[in-house]
Amino acid sequence: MDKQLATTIFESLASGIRLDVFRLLVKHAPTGLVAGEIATLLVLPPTNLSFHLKAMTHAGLVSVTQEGRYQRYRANLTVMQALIDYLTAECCTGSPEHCFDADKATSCRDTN
Amino acid sequence: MDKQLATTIFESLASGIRLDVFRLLVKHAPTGLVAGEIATLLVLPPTNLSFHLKAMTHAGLVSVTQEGRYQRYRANLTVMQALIDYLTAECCTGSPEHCFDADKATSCRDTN
DNA sequence: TCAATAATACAACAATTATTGAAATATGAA
DNA sequence: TTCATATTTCAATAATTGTTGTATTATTGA
Repeated sequence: MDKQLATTIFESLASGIRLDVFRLLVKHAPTGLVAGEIATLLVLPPTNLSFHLKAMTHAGLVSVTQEGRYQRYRANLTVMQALIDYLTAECCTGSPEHCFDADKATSCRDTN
Repeated sequence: MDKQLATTIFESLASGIRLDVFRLLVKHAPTGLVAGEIATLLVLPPTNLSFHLKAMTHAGLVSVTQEGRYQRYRANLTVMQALIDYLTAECCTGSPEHCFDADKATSCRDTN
């Protein structure tokens, strides 16, 4: 995970709509949802949802597969895990003791 | 950590400059740096840095204390940890097995 | 007190991102 | 083939965010 990718993912999460979409997809993992279902559940105009899904797909936060005329979106949980690892590494650098308690410090060291 | 706060923090991290500032402050934890040092190290006009520091302070990602005519900024590591916990919870919901390997799954369950 | 320094606030402008409706593309069903 | 449905693309516009120079506030040291 480099800085450029991290920034792109943070941009993806820095919108209430996109955060809602992601959480919805996590809730429906690993099945995912097709675009229309997301639009209905979140009460969004299809064009607007499409705009946000495109950004999230570009960031790698979600992946999409075609099912006939539907597009099924899934949360990309490994990317989220990589982001958490990146943040953990950022957070640990210099002063792990200020960020983690004892039992968590082990996994913290693992990421560096 | 509610959605609103998470979004605000993600906004804070969704800029190369602000991410640089945060990483720099983590590197200099727990001492922190005064604004002028940050501006010099990152080669930024003071007004621009001030703009970004204000956003980060508002998000709670950094804290600031006055030292005479200097303003010392420090990374707020507990907020970063809370963000990591939030993401972990988001990521785990519904399908921890797709996100974590066995030994990490323990701390995953802890956050729910 | 006065001059110099540190930092922020303000204002103007540039650049980016978000939203919406209409049109286009593509698939499935009649 | 023709119609209806699902989704995206495009274009116009709205809204937000970022950058810069100047002015202001506050503090230190002479």
